Amino acid sequence: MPELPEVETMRRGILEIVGGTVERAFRYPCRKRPIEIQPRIDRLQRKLLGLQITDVQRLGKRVVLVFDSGHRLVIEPRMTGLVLLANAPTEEHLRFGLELSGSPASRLIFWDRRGLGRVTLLTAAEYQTLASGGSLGPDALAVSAEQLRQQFAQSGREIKVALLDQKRLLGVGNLYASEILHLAQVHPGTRCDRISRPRWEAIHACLREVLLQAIEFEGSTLSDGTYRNALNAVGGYQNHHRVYDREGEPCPRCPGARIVRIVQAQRSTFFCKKCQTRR
DNA sequence: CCCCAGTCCTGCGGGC
DNA sequence: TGCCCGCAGGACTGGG
Repeated sequence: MPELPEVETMRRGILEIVGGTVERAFRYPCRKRPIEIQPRIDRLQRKLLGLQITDVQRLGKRVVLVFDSGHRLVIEPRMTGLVLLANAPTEEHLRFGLELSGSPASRLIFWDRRGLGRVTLLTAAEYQTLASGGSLGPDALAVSAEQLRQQFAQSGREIKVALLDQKRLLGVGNLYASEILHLAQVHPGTRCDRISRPRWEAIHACLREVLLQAIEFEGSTLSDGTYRNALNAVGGYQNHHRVYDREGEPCPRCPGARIVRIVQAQRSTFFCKKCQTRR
């Protein structure tokens, strides 16, 4: 579930690790199947030992620790992963940690209930290839309206499905795609190549508005309660959802209309048939 | 290029 | 009451 706003909240929440030197990198002993860590933990520990963290960045839905050697540790929370400084929700789902010296925060924790997350160490060159090698789209908060249009305008795919494609645009997931299209009054089944220039501008403006507001509220914690910020506090944006997980409830814009749920590419989409149109 | 179905995994909630 | 099944969806893969 963590999408751009949740991952950005995690990033901001762990900035206290900047300046810290790695004393230890470790897996938690865990009865569950271990998460994927590359390279394997003993080798990772050897490579990280003594390196200093100089920055914490975000690459789409990934948290990126930058080291003084140029190495990057890429942490992907995927569905249920959390990057924390303390207060893990459970002991049994703790997966990976760094012990640090010389920074206000002495420990970084990766917690993941379902264990689909990943931790990968890359060299500066490998990271460059990942981030700028063309396999990932531009960040959702860094694109202009025209860039956004160019990413999708040739595609015959439905806009809701296309927005989730991280090769075209980084950071939007299933929840925020529905929210953005409702605010922009665009029907989620609209083909990208039938969307006019002014509508791309509206989508662009709404994309920014939704993501920035969600960041202000520190992301969305859904009814499963999984997503938390770096100190295990819930987010607040779920109280501002217009359509997501609100099937049958009134449209916040249209008196009398109710939110419907459909399935697109095996994923739930929520929208209002009255105010979200194809043109 | 595009699309779809299946895969990983766990916890939960609905239905019987 | 208790058990089972299906669902949640981020990223990836293989097949059409």
